[in-house]
Amino acid sequence: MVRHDKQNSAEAIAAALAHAIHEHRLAPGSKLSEDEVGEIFGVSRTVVRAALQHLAHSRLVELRRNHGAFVAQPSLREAREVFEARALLEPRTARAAAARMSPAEHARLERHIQAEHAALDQGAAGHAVYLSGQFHVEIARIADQATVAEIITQLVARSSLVIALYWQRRVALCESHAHHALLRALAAGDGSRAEEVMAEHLVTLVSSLDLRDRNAVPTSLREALGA
Amino acid sequence: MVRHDKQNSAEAIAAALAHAIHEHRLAPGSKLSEDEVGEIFGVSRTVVRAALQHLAHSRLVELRRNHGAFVAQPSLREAREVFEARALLEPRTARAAAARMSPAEHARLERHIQAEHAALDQGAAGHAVYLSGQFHVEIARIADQATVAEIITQLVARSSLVIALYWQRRVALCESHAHHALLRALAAGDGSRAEEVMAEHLVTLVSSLDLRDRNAVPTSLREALGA
DNA sequence: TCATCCAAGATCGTATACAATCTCGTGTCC
DNA sequence: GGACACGAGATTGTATACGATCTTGGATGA
Repeated sequence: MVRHDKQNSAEAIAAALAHAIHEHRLAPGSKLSEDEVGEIFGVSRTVVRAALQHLAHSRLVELRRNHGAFVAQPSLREAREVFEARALLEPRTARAAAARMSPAEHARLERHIQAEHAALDQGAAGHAVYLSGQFHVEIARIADQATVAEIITQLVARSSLVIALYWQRRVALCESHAHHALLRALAAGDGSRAEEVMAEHLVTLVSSLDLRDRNAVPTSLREALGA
Repeated sequence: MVRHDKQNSAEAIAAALAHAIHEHRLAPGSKLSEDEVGEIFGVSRTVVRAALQHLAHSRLVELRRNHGAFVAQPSLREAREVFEARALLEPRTARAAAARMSPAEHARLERHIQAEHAALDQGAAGHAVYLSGQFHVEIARIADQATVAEIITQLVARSSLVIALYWQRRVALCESHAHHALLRALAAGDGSRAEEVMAEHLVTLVSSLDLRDRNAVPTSLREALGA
């Protein structure tokens, strides 16, 4: 974790932590001690606190007063809501993207999909999940809607936590097909089709999660035993 | 500004500042010096910084390195994007709200509209703008979508800044009619109508702003002269 | 007179110190 | 033996101190 820009270190630390969470290297519920994080990055708690507050605002970590920061554990309800919000935003954003996509952007998305495949082949599942999310963010950027793109960025990050918690192992990671279909529709400038494919893709994604109303996943032994 | 809970003071300060911005008591571009704010609220800069960072994350204030915090001044482009994002989210949220609204919530919205009228009659235009925004937030809450409601809360706050910057004085504040129509549709449980009214209402709102591509509103003399 | 440079002041960026709060183990009392 | 209370340790919450960076005003020279 070499990162000694010394410029905007708080932001850099937040980004590094977010990336680790995104790639499932930091599991939901993990404790993020200020001292520990500060030592790792070589800065004082002041900077770490700023980074953690930033992440808390994005709902990637949860701050408990006098208890510290923990990687967030979205509830079932929150999990559903995140995808419902995405279902409101992304299909029509994909439609807008179809009307604007340039050849350069097409190539960029193409490379993105290839990277996803490569990550999967190498067994880097976490990285594949990250890239898969970034694909959605890229589409929002192509739509040239910075504000919506920001919101989607945040929702995608939270989705990554949801996937870490509620993914059903028995369902295969079949997203590459959907992303390919999306790319085709975008390349053809077919906004209606892009909107439709995106909507369907999100439904498929949700249905591959186990969001039934079982008891919540236990945070720790203590919470599991109902303290 | 008496506010000495001493519990979560950073959050309280952020809320107080956000409210002042929302009601147009703090104009876009105003400087928020850490020392000054800290003195007003009786806390150290540490706490003020946390509050300002929170507001920066919500895009209500802009942090310039080594220059301090300023009430944000959304660009024309950002102004348009905020309302485009709202147009994606709010109509379908209103539809969901229509399917769920209880009598108690109906009464609550009714009182809300009355408060808006009262504020306008008393010439408290800032407060009226605030209440008008909260009406939208309430609808998202009724839809029982906490995540979407949060996003809308943020977009509404930013809208308030946009209104402060781009409102055309010559257009009357004719929102009460739209809000009444919305309430009727919601009360009747007519989701389609609620969705339609909300979409139209947002279009009307945008068209009452002056978002033509004139030169950006000057931030300061320096920026106005192209430094 | 004008441009340039430099120093003083102001403001933010970060580190450190201390206070407040919580956790958890230990001891005591019933 | 079990329950309760208390205190040591650990962790976060806040204040303060110092360093870095930017602005501003005046002095200096051509």
